[in-house]
Amino acid sequence: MKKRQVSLKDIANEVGVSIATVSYVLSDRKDSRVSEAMAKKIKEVAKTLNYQPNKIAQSLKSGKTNTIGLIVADISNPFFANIARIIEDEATKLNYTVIFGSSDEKAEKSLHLIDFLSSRQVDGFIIVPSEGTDNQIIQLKQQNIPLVLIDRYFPNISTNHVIIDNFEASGKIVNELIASGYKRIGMIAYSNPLFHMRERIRGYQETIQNHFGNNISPNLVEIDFNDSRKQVCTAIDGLLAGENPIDAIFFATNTLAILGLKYIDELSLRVPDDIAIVSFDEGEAFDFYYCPLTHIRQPLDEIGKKAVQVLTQQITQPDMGEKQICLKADLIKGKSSIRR
Amino acid sequence: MKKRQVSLKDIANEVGVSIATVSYVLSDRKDSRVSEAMAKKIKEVAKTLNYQPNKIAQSLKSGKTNTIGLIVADISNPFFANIARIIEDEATKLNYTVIFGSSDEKAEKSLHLIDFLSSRQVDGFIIVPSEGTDNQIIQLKQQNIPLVLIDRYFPNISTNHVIIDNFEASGKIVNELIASGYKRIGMIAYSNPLFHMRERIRGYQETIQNHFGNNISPNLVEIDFNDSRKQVCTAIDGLLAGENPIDAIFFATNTLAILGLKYIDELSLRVPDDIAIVSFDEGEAFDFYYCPLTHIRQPLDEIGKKAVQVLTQQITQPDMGEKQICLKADLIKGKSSIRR
DNA sequence: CTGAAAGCGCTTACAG
DNA sequence: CTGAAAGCGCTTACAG
Repeated sequence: MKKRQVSLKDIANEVGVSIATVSYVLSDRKDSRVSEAMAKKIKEVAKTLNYQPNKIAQSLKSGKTNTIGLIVADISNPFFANIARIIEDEATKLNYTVIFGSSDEKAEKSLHLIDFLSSRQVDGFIIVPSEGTDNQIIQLKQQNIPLVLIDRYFPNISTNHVIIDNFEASGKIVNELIASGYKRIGMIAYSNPLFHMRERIRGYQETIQNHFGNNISPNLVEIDFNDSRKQVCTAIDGLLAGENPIDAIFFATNTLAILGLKYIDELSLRVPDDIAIVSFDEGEAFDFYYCPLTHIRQPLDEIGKKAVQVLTQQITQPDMGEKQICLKADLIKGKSSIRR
Repeated sequence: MKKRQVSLKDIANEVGVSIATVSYVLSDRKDSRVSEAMAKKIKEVAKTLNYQPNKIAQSLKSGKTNTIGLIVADISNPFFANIARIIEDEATKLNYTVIFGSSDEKAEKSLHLIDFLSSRQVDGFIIVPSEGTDNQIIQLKQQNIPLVLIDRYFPNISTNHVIIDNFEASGKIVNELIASGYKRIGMIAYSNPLFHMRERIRGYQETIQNHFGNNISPNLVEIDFNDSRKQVCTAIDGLLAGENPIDAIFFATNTLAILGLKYIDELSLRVPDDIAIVSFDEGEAFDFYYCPLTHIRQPLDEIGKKAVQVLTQQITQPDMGEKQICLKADLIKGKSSIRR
């Protein structure tokens, strides 16, 4: 049977003083005018009894839990796992705990997580919103619960957010392929209406258009997140078929790239000799891939830290205006986009 | 400014009834004998006001938070990340929240996490104990806080634990090498006194001894966790030098294997032609390694689920005896241990 | 069938 | 310099 933790009352009884006095001493308020001698004695007893304040009680009183709710889209994706880690570390530094969950890109799961975390009285949320969660975000805004979106946002809902310029990054990496001499560049993306994905696609399409005008049209295949393993293969087959097979593929995410590269291996195609490959984000899986991948590296560290900073500011100064931060991503050049 | 959440009081005022009555209705106690009509009205109002019970207040009253504290040794290791995910999912199923942290194999950080989680009144702990945390575990036991150790345990402290038979697994994989015809088998492990590591080493040593007696002695190199990148290279150099270089290496963990394989690539050695490789655990990084690795696969799923089940049982039935579960791990045969 | 009251552990404005 | 008292939002044994 669990022993009751020692409380202020226990210390008060031991010292022979009131609970209030103990509280004043241990909460170290400057304006408490408790005598030195008494304070010293109370602190001593607290130490020997190994007193730990009950945060639950403190939270109930103060209405603050110093807890952040984090909802990511897919924790099995190292991109989100890394961001989660960074957010956790930064939050810890600022004396916040993070409770997190993965929505697995499902609106229903997201709603459940928000209710769950709300009932636990988190002070605010950091959310990677998934498709169809617009109204959940609106709801949180209406309740005036501090909130920061990351990775994605809804252009028609004004919120705090920290994102990267996906349009620019996408253009940058397609330009790299073009500069290497590739012309028939295909893109494989998710058929997902979220802003970050649309921006990546738009960056691809406009860059192709700008360079080749009507001579070469973009070659985009959008696939379903829930059936990606199969559809990536079909997509690649499609891009390689016909009289003008593509000579380069741009994968819109690291998960797509991993699936795609496995299939390309199966087809016994060599990168970049048979086909050039570029991708968004990294993955531990690429560590041992024979051909270092040209990819977009998002400033994870900055995204995570800024998100926590913006959120905690909103928590402590609720009347501060909204912060919208858009960062630039880096192009990392590997061998996978070198001209064969 | 954050709006106050609606409370029982708000509903009570709205309906014109006491807080107690509302509480009875909404907590759905069978023994509440509130009239049907009243109950219905209260539930309706609760719904329209979108009432969510304040878990903080409930916890303070009940002394239960339905929260589990999870401390892993190193969250950047996919082995622990995966286990954390499984524990989280299982806990959610059983209506518990998980708050977790990574001790980074440091006793000091572990202590800080335990204090932190204790003050948040977690109902119990699942811990991957790191070196030097013996006394922290003893302390938790003395406070009668429910506790389950995983992956490792202290043989001289009796606790709930869920582990695998590292001695057996280690023997199994060394036997596989021997069966393939390898004789000079080196092992690279951490110089870490924890039981799981000692068992892996003992499994290796005894298996070598059983097969070769005094003809061939074990060739073990222990390296420091905090300087592993460098020391793995030195270790491999050492094993390959001399008149009787080894022809196979057994890495005691996946992190060691990754570091080792990178170095072996740098040396332009081919697996298994130039050297055979076997390892404990997997890693996403191996997905693209040209030679599928022979390795020990631990039953992560079972470890995680059992840990949660044992812990929640201890929480709800504190006078139940200790549970000690030892699982068997599987040998997954790849091409990395095939006779050249 | 319904409500007043105590209490979980803490904080803090107020009184002495 | 110190303490009695109210209150955070909830639950529940007890009284009516």
